[in-house]
Amino acid sequence: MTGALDETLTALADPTRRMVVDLLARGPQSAGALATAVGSSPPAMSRHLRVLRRLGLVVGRHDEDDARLRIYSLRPDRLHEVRGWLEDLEDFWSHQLEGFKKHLEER
Amino acid sequence: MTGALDETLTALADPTRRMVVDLLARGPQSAGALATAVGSSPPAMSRHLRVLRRLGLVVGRHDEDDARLRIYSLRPDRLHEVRGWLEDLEDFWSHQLEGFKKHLEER
DNA sequence: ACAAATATTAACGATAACGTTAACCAATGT
DNA sequence: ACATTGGTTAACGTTATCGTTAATATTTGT
Repeated sequence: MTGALDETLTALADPTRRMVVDLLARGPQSAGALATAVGSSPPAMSRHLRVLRRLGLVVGRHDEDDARLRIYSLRPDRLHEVRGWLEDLEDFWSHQLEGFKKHLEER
Repeated sequence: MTGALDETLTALADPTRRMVVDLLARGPQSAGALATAVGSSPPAMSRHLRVLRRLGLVVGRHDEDDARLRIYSLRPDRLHEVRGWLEDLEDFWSHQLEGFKKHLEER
């Protein structure tokens, strides 16, 4: 569905959320660690994580040793979706360039 | 600069603007043609094009035959930038997977 | 010169996003 | 039991975004 891309890109448009994604790409972290890492208040971080969770960009599990901690991990599916869209675009772009090249050759 | 990604993703988060980008990837078009193609009013389309222009995603030139028409074309530089960011992310992701794999092997 | 077409800008209102403070819940530790 | 820690939710105000209608160039055609 095309709606998924909308929301994914909206999620990634926010600088704080993109920082979170960057951090989680390097490995899972707790919500609090993410908050301090990006300099955000716990409530604000929780909101951002809820957005990312709703869109399927991250998952949050309870830590086995300390169930208070909620460990978040990245799920790359949506990111692949965005990259796929970009690659499709660039395919069309290259075709457009070929047409332009052919147009020049015909003069 | 990291600020460029912010604005580019914000621009692409809007469904109408993403339709415009999709259309322009297939070839240049006038502002009016884009408006009717996506079912948007001329002022709304003009606003969207101004956003895309400001961020360097498109360029608008005057048509040679009819100077009233403003022909817009796609500039793929910013899109490449987004794709580069995604690819970097996926690189980190794959390293994370390798680490996890190694972790499993050690048990 | 005048009218129509193309596109942009201005001003307005409605809607949604974001952060902050306060309140709340669940789990841990003493 | 009680206080503390980690995280989320609620309520509030601020700010930004988007679309619409009206007004403003600029170019084309008669």
